[in-house]
Order: sequence, then C-alpha cells, then structure tokens
Amino acid sequence: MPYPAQVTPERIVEQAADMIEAEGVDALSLGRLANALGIKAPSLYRYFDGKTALLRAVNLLTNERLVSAMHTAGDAAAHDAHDRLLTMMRAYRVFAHTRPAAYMLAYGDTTAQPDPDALLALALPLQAAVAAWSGEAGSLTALRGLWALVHGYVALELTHNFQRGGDLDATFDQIVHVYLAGLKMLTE
Amino acid sequence: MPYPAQVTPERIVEQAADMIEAEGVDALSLGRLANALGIKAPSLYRYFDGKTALLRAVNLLTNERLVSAMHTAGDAAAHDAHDRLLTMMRAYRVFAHTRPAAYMLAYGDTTAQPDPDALLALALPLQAAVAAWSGEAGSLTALRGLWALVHGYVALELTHNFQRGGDLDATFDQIVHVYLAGLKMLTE
DNA sequence: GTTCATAGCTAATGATATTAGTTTTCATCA
DNA sequence: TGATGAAAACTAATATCATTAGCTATGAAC
Repeated sequence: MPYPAQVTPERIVEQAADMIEAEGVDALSLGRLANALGIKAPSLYRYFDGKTALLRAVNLLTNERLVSAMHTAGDAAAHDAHDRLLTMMRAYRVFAHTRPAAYMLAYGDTTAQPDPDALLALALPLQAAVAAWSGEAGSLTALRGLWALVHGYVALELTHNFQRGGDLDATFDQIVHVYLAGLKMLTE
Repeated sequence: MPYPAQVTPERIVEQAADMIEAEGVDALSLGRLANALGIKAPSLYRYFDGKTALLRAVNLLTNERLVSAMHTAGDAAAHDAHDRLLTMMRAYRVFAHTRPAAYMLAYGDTTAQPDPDALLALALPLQAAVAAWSGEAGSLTALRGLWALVHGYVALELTHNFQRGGDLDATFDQIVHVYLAGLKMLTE
C-alpha cells in the first residue's frame, strides 16, 4: 500500500478545516482526521510537524479564503468609498458566519502566532479602501479601528455574547456607518 | 487526613485562574491544579462537575473582576459623558492586558455559553453611560458597537494581530473618540 | 463510644499526541 | 530484466489527560 502518496498537504489541511467546522477545534483529533483521509495518525507527521503546525496551516488557508472573499466583494462594489468599505466589511462578516470555527481559530487564539505576510495580505487592501475614504494620513489607525470594530462584532456574535435580540444585520451596518462617519468628520 | 475540607470552591477557582494566566488555558491540567492545592485530581470532582464546569466558574470570576474594575474607574471619572466612557473603556482594556488569558477565555471562546446574568452585569452600566452620551434611543445598538470596538481592539492586540508598530495606547483613545463622535453626530 | 456523612484517596479506563522502528511500494538504473 | 533505495505508509509503545468507581480515614452528633 505505501509509496504512491495517498494524501497531499492540501488535502489534509482542507479535511482538517472541514472537520474543525463540523465538530469544533477541540474535537479534532489526529486519529480521526487521519481516519477520514484513509491513513493512520502517525503518517500525518510526514506532512506536518505536529498538531500545532497543522493548525497553523489551517489558519493560513482561512486567511487566504477571507482575503479572497473580501477581494471578490470589493471588486464588485461601487466606486463610492463608503459603499465599497461597507460591502467589504459585510463580506468579512459573512465569511466569519460561514466558517465560524475556522475564523475564531485564525483570529481569536492567543497562543497562535499569526503569519506576518498573511496579515499584510488581509490588511493592505483594506487600508487602501480606508485611505480612499478618510485620507492617507492616519490610515493605519483608521484601519485598526475598523478592523477592531468588525472583528469585535463578529467575535461577540460567534461567542454568543449578543443575547438581547435585535436585528444583528441592521445593527452591523449602523455601527460601521457610525465609525466611518466619525472618521470622516475628524479627518477634515 | 480527609474530612476537614482542605479547599473551598473559591480557592480552586482562584488557583485555576492564576495558573491559566501563568501558563495558558491549554496547559492547565486538573492534575497539576489539584497538586497546587495539595489534593489529588479526582477530589476536584467533589466541587466541580468536570473541567468545563470549572472553567465556567473561572469565567464568572473574570466577569466579576472586569465589572468591578470598570465600576471603580467609572465612579472615579468626571461627570462629562465622553470622559466617563473613555475612562471606563480604558479600564476595560487595562483589565484585559492584566489578565489576557482569562479575558480571552471568558469572551473569546466559541464553545462557552456565557451566563446571561453576568453578561447583563457587564452591559447595563455601560449602556447607561452610552445613553448619557448619545441618548436612550438606539442605546443598545450604540452599546454593541462600542463593545465590539473595544473588545475587537484588545482581542486583536492579545492575539498579536497588530504587528506594524505604532502607539497602541494612543490609537485606542483615538478610535474610541472616533466612534463616540460619529455616534453623537448621527443621533442629533 | 458508636454511627455516619464528608472529603479525600487509590486504581483503572479510554482517549490523545507523539516517537521509534518496520514494512511495503515503485521508479530508477545497471 | 532485476536489484536498489528512497518514499510513504504502518505497528507498537509511551506519557499525559480527564473521568469514573470504589475505598478509607476523619470527626461531629447522639
């Protein structure tokens, strides 16, 4: 049976991402992951240097997918800077709702050390869109505020911390609008 | 040796919180926790219905401590609504930096089911302060936005997602100011 | 002084990540 | 064509966990 590779690193990572979404990160065991791939747990070590490294790879995939989702949305959006930003932030939120476990693993884990390149790939297009709205000056600060707002919102949603009802879609649009309005006002 | 209780539920929870802060949540094992308390692991089950229940209790403690820290800061703050809010949000952030692991465990864990009463104890004083700034109407939405902004900011800090330098203290003040300004503008 | 609930203990189980060493396959080259 | 060697899997073993079952010692109450 051995030699012709049964799996690829990509397949392992995608399967891991699927299982994490289906059962949660804590429930993912290397044994069951290997089982789903038709191999045994120790064989995974040929591809990844332990569980931590595997999860790091999953996070890279998640980042790629998020960047791609935001790009697609941003390209299809109007040229108006405000609309463009809102569209991208909506796509960000939709992504987080589509892959909640992977999202929180990638951006909500204190122990993980995020990849700088991946982080830049996520941040730079967003920073450009922010700069188009409120100017180049202070755009890093403005970006960080917007990211904090959106990440915080979806994180609190996903952790079940908004328990008092209300239209969470509409609220999201409103708070993004509030932040962008304040931003524009204070940079003029 | 048995009978005179060696531990109390409170001591267990406090010790667990300390160890979580010192070594991270994942590194906390019931064996070593029990060891630090001078008992054996199975004895913990007399006080808590498993590790999950213990962590739930730790989260309640964290919430209490955070509420208390914000209260203290809020009471000492000026009567000006803006200053008061900024002071409370700063205290929130300082708390998160003081107990990062406990903070992320309490508010960044998808699997945990937050206690509704604890959540209210955290939210209501804040909502009152928000209402004093931008009015009762829409104060829940305004509160959620502010919480999202602040939680998102500290969460991204604690997960090492702000890697491009800058004065993170000053940035925090600025983005809170931006949000509050936008809030006031759009509710007049 | 006996009784009995309490609070701890030991021992065992099943799951887990990880390591070491072994076996099978097949592409390459003599 | 047949031997060789690296690739890719495997089995077996270890150490660490959480959790459960059942036992033992303490001391308060009668």
